[in-house]
Order: sequence, then C-alpha cells, then structure tokens
Amino acid sequence: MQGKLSGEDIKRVTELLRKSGYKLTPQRQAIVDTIISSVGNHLTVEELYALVRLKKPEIGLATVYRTVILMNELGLVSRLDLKDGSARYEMTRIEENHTHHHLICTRCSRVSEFMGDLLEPIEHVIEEKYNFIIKDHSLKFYGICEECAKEEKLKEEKLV
Amino acid sequence: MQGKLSGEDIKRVTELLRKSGYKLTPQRQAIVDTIISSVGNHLTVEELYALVRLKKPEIGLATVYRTVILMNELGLVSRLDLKDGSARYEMTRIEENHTHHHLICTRCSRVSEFMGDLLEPIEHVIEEKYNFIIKDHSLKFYGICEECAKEEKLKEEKLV
DNA sequence: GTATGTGCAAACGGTTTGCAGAAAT
DNA sequence: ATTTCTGCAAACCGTTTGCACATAC
Repeated sequence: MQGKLSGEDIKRVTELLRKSGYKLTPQRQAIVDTIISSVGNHLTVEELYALVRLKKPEIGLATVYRTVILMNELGLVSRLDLKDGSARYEMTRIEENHTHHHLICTRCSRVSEFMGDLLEPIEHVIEEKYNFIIKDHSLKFYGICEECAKEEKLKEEKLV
Repeated sequence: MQGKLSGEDIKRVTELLRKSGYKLTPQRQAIVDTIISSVGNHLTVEELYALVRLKKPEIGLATVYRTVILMNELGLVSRLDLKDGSARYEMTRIEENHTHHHLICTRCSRVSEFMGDLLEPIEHVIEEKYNFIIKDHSLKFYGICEECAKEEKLKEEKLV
C-alpha cells in the first residue's frame, strides 16, 4: 500500500460508476479505495483481494474479479499482462493520455514505469505504411532494474 | 500453412537440438517441420497440435507443449502473448536481430508484423535515465487492419 | 418493488506434471 | 544400457459462471 490516497480520485471514480448506471455497493467502494491507495503497485487480483479483505473480510474473490473487469471497461483501471500468467491492474491516472509504459525486471519482477509520447512518430509511420489504424499500444522493456544490478555487483565483488 | 519451407532452416534447428544434447525424435521433427512451414502464422499450441496431427496422428498435446517450451528456451521460436489467453509461437528468423513487432487487429485478431529498429534510440534514453539494463522489449499496436477497415467502409456505403 | 450485485462453489480452459512404457543414443 | 522422451490422464491455477439470497436505488 503506497501512494497518496486522493479523495478527488475516489469521487471521480464512484461518480462515473453511478452515472453509468451501476450501483455503488460497499464492496465496490472498498475495492476502489484500495486500488486507488496503491497507485504504482500493479496488483494481481489475488493481491488486491487480500488487501480488500483487510477492510471487508466477507468479500468474495469473484466480486473483486467482476469489479475489476467493470472498471477496466469503464477505463478506470488498466490491465497489465506480464508473462507470469496473472493479470495485473492499476489505476488509470487522468493526467496522462495513454502514454506510459513499463519496465519489467526479470530478476525481481518489479514493475516500474516511464512516461513519454515517444511512440507518436513511430505510430504515424506505421499507419501510413501498413494502412493500419492504431487504437492502442503496448510497450514493455524487460531487463535488470537498478537494485538488482547493484546487488549483482556486490556479489561479484565478494567473489573477487 | 503458408510461407516457403526452408530445408536450411530445418537443418539449422535440428542441428541445434542435437548439439544441445536433446534427442531428435520423430515427434520433434514433425513439430519443427510444421512450425517452419507456417512462418508468419503465429500459431497457438492447439493450432500447431492440429497441424502436426495431420502428419503424426498419435502425437500428444503435452509433447507439443514440451517441444515448444524447449524450442523457446533455445531461442528457436518466440512466444507471443496476445490478450486472448493462449500463447502463440512463431519461428525466430535468423536475419532479424530481435527487431520485429506486431500489429494486432482487434476486429479479426489477425496478426501482422513490421520491422524496424525504431526503438533503439528510445532504449538508450531509458537505460540512462532509469538505470535499467534492457535485455528485451515488446512493442505491440492494437487497432484495425486494412481489410477490416475496407469492410467497414463497404457496410457504411450500403447503409447510405 | 425491482433490477442489479454478492458470495459460494462448481465449471472452465490453457497449461503442467507424474508416471509407466517406448525409443534414441 | 542408460538416459531421455512420449502419451495419457490427472492435477493445476487463474478466471468465469450459475444460482439463490441480499441490497442499492
């Protein structure tokens, strides 16, 4: 659990749920609160489930799945697929217009992010050259994060 | 089944299997042949299984899984994860140095490819800025392919 | 009051695995 | 002869679904 919980965000999300004709149940509230209060964490559904249960022990896993799918359809969260078999979800922050990407450490599987509209020029080339209308993109870099690189260096030094 | 079957490729692959200490069974042969003869097709394991069974009806699905995992470890095939729950595999062609990406049509789920080392400059920026050592990357564009766009246009015209 | 949402447990679908027999080296 | 591989069926694991009850509106 990290990141600053923003009452503004919670309002925005619950409002949109309402407007779209969905009921604002305590379960959904709890899930929204939890997922917002852990920005930057890329939670699996199980992880989210565990966190939500701290506040709402009666909640069922299926409800978490259903809510997260719903929120994804509404564009409130975005799904992230690493290569490890379970989907991850994170809040979509309003400020950014779909231009954030992921750095995935293959040692510790930590996920960090980087910003930038670096792809825009590439997209234009593609659209013209291949007559392909781009709606969305996914850019991921796999490699070794700073912490793991440091650790490795330390080990090497000890061996010398 | 499409693409030109290259005897050279088959040799290269079977050779590498041997050298790495793996036995060259008829099952593996059949799988290698099939996957090579369908370059550009991004097969799911089930699809590959169905194709291989045309030549080797006794083969088991588990063998196909095991072979494809093995070949992936050896770098002979690459795994492609779309958002549809099943992994796809394609031959890794020697000519290209990991610089090919995917265009995925969200209408017909056809997958096409595009080449280009467009990411290299971006990678350097990232490596410096975030102290992240990049080993691999994945770039995918989701959208509407040329054929589907045409189809849509046709429908619109009929409605007018 | 009614439509929608929930919890539970069972089903699902892609993938992996344990095992006994088969085959490559 | 020995190690590796195969086919089968069962297990696995993340996810989805059917259902009877509960609840937000």
